[in-house]
Amino acid sequence: MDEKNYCYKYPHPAVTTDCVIFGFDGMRLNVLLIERGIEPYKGRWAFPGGFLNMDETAEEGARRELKEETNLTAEYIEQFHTFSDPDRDPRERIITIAYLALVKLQTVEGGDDAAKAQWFPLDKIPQLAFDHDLILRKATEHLRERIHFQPVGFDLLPEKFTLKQLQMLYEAILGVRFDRRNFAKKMLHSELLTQLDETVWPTPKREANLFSFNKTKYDELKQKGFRLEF
Amino acid sequence: MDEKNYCYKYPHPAVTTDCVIFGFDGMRLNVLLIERGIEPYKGRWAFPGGFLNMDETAEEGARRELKEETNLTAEYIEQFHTFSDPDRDPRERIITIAYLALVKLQTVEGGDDAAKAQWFPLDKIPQLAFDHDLILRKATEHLRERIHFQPVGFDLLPEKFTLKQLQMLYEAILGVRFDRRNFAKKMLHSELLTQLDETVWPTPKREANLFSFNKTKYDELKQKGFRLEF
DNA sequence: TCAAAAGTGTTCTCCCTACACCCATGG
DNA sequence: CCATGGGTGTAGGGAGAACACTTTTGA
Repeated sequence: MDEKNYCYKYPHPAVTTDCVIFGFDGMRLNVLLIERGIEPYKGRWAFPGGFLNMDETAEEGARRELKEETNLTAEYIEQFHTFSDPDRDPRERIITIAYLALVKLQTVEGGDDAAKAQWFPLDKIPQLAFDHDLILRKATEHLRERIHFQPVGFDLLPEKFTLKQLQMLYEAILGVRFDRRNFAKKMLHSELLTQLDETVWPTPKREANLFSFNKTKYDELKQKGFRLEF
Repeated sequence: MDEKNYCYKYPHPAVTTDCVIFGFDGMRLNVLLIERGIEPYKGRWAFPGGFLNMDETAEEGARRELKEETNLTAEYIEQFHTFSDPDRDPRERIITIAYLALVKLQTVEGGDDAAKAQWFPLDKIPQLAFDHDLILRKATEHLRERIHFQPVGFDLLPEKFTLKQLQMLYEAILGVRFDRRNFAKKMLHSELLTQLDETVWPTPKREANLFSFNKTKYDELKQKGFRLEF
C-alpha cells in the first residue's frame, strides 16, 4: 500500500492546481477558503485545489477541484500564474498552477468532501497555508489588471443589478472611489448595459433601476477593438 | 543506464520551461528559435528551454536554459502561461511553464550547445515543434497587453535610439500605425525619454536626435500610479 | 532642384472631471 | 418636514487626432 509504482529516470515534481475564487457580497470582495483537514497546515485555511490527473489539462483539473470541493460553478476562470518555489510544500516538491475564478456569490457554498468552506472579505483573510498569501496577492493584482481590458466585473454580479452595485464592485476591485454621476454616465455610454423595465428597492428610500450586462454588444465591441478605461 | 530511480506513489508529469525571446531589428519583431537536434521533432524549430531542476524555481530554470542555449541575457523576463495539454509531447506527459524574454537584438547569438539558433521575423516563422505555435500566439498577445501598462518596449531597443525606431517598435508590437507628430509629442510629453546631445544618421538624408529611456522618471511615475496609453 | 527624412505647432473634438439640483420615500 | 438615496445636466480643461510647412542633405 505504500508502494511507489510510478518511476522515472529523472526526478519529477508533483503538480497541483489551486483556485482563487472571488465573490462579491454587494459591499466587498470576498474569497472562498477551505479549512484543511489534514497535515501539513491542518486547521489552516487554503484555496481549493489538488493534484492534477494525468489525463486532464490544468484548466480541467482546476474546474474539477472547484466542483468537488465547493460545488460552485465559475462564471469565469483563468490561469494567472504558476508557483514553483522548491520549498513551497514541506512534503515534496509541488508546483501549482493557479487559477482565478469569479462566481456569483449568492450561489450556495459547501463542498462534497464536507470540508468547511467559507467566504472571507479581502481585508479579513486569516492566516493561510503554504504560500497561499503570495498566491492571493498575485491573484488580486491580476484581477485588477484584467478589469481594465475585460468587463469581468459582471461575472461577479447577479444577472440583474443596480448601478450602485456595479460601482461598488469596481471600487472594491480597484481600490478607488468614483463620482456617482460620472460613473453612471460612462457605464451607460459604453453601451455594455441593458436597462431593464424592472426596479428594486435596495434601500427603504427609493427604488432603483435594474440593469443587465449586454454580452452581445460586448462581443461586438471587442471585435472592433475597444478598451473600457478606468 | 536505463534505470528509473525516481519513484512516486502517484504519477508525476515532467516539467520544463520554455522561453519566447523577442528581439527588434529596427523594422520588425523577431523571435529566437533553435533547431532541434534530436527526436521528437528533430530538425524542426523550437523555443529554447528544458527540464526544470529540482532545486530551482521556474524563473531560475528559464534563465539558466536561456543562458545555456543562447548565451543571451534578457533585459526583461516574465512568466506568461503554463501549457498542460496531456498530449503536447509524444514522449511522456510534459507540462511547460512558458516565459517571455526581451533582449536587445544586436547582442550576439549562438549557444554553448552549438545548437543552431536563429532570429525569425514574426511573419516568417517556420513550422514549429510541439505546441510551440500556440505558445508563440499566447506570447505575442501577452506582450501586446503588457505594453499598455509597462514601457517594456525600451528593453527591446539599444540604449540610444531615435524616435523613429521607437515608433516602429510600438507599431510592430501593436500592429497599428501612428501619426509621426502625435507619437513624438506623446512620448516627449510622458517624460520617459531623455534627449541626448548626440545625433545619428539613420538615413543618408538627415541626422536624427538620439534618446535614452529615463528609468528614474519611470519608477517615479509608476509610484504615483500612471499608465501610458496606446 | 527634387525627393526623402526629421523637426515642429495649431485646431478641433471628445471625454473625463468637478460640481448641484430635483425627486421619491420612510420615519 | 427632513434625512437619505437615486436620478440627471452642465461648464471647463486636457489629451488625442487630424493635419502642413520648413529644413537638411544626397542624388
